[in-house]
Amino acid sequence: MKRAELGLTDLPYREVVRVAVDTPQHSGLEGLLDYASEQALAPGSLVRVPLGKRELLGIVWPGTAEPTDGRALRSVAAVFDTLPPLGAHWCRLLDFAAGYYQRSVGELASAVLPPQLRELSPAQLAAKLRKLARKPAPAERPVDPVRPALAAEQAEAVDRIRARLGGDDVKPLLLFGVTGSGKTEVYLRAAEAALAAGGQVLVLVPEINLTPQLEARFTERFAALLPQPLAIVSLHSALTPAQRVQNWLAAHLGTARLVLGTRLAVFASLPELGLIVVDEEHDPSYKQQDGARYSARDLAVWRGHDLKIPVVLGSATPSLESWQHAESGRYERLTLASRIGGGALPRVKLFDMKSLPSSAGVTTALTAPLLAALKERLARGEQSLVFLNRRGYAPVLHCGECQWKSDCPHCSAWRVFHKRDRTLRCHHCGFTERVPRACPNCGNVDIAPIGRGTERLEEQLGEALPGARVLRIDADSTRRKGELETQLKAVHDGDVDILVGTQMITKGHDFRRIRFVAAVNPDGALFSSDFRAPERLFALLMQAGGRAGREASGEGASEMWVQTWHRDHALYQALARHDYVRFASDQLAERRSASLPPFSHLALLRAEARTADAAKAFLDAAAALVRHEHVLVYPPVPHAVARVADVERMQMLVEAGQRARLQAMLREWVPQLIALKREHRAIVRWAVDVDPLAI
DNA sequence: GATGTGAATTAT
DNA sequence: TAATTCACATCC
Repeated sequence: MKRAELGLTDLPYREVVRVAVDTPQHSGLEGLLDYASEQALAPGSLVRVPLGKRELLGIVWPGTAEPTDGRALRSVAAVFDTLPPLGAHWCRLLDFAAGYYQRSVGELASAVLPPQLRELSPAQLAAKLRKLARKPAPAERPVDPVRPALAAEQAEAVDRIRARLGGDDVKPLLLFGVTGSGKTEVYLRAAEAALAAGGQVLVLVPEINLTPQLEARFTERFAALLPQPLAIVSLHSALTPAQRVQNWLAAHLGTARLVLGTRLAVFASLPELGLIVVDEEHDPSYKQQDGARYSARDLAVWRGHDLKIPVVLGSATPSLESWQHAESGRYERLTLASRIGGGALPRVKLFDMKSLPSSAGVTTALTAPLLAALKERLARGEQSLVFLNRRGYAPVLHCGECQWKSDCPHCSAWRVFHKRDRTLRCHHCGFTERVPRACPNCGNVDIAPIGRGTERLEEQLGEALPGARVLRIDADSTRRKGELETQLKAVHDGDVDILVGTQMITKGHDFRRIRFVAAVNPDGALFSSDFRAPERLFALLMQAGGRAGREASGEGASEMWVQTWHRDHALYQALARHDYVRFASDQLAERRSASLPPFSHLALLRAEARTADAAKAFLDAAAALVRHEHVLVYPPVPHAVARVADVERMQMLVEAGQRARLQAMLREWVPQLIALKREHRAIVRWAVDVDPLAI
């Protein structure tokens, strides 16, 4: 093939540029490739470059190109010269995140830029930019909103955040406020101050479901202050590709002053960023669980530090990492201890399952006293919420004759019985079959569901309380677009008496009419092998409880009912007193003595293969490479669900006392692992998870 | 990961 | 003899 066809140039080119392109980790390329260019290109410029037979989006990267060792360079194919280059801060963010989470810059960049941007030609992008500039302003000027008066604690918090704007003091702020204490109003006032100072504001939320209501709140408040089109935009993966590019561009160009989004929004290009808010900072959703496994909360803190701008982390139940930082003085703590309007937190009733008569035999989730409590609320016309973190009708079917259970042929897990559509469904690989009429093993017709999920709870509630209007909200009931909104509206309108649901309903939604919340079977997480399980359970129950009685009116206190076999457990005792501080200090003491995070730093090497032996052999070989004295490598263990879709999963934990030591080790290790995989003929897929959440 | 190469294996 | 599979090398 001729050199010209390959894109090789015989012309004397003036410049050599270093370009970040999406080269997968396992390719062995480092993601920064050198290209010839006729003109000098500013770092951060978007370009299209040839790679093999393909042409990819690339970003001109800061730093100098390597000597070419006599090889001819291919030329940059096109330059997006109508787009301002990505800023130095954004490039630093990507450099840091790529290094910290052990991915190439190019791979990370292509994962966090709007997907459609990768497909566009410079001419198409230029057209989009022209369209953006022509967006008409709204016809009438919105009225100035009424701002509620601040409680003393809120005012104090706002003052402290405001004092940081434009300052050099880069301490992150931990806004520790019980549900209903008015954290959102603090965000709004802090945003107002940052906007007035000419900064852009980034607000992160854990879930896509929560963006519409928060966006509505911010739009209502700032529509008058920011009447320009696209001054307030959201950024999350449920947007259409075109919306996502448009909103991303608006942020990048500085048109958008307020950007609201999920974890991927932490990578938004915001040239005038002045404030970051991370709402519900403890939420596990901030950790990306595949590809580049970044923590959006931690990267938000990094951005704040790099730019010397305030970062506000808000939560009623902060992550123990953040809480420890507040204790040690690395973060400044702002406390909102009381609910606005003086509403009381729900009274917590720990119902002892051991107090039930044992003659009943099979235990039921709907105990008689719980039903009585629900009836009482029903009679008073109050709404109740029953929380069970397990969807489906029953987690497993069982044959009493031959002991057959509805296991998944492809996974080491049970298939869940879904009664509505008469199926057995594996929640791990999706394998679905019609539920058999008789035991597939011995033909016995007497096969029975064991345990219960939300679907069964919904059914039993309907039977036990015939007059009650029961609604279930979980991932199954909201599969179709718009269904969640419809169902939430029914709850808000008072068309529902009893709401049944998974953790989906515990997050954020402001159910003003609910006065009674019951957690039917939360014990499972108490004795989990995952050291973070208690932290998650506590946050979940506090959040569920927070759904009750946000409106402080009328007689009869709101109540949270927790059914447990371990009512003396410290977690429940702290929950009963709404005592997060006590819970956190207990947990931190345990973590310290076991040298677990935040008192140590972890990474997880995950390996997947057709056989467990192959995965284990890879991990053993990987462990043998480690020479670092200050890094502890644990033996490989199977994943909690060892086999999914006929793939065996093993993992190996790596621990170090200091972050820097772990990072130094990973920097050497990961390139060795790439080489190791080439030696290993067996098909092993692997990934490093830095700061893993679930182990 | 995407793409291309050559050789080995299988189908017709 | 064509078609398909697969091991493996390269990508700036």
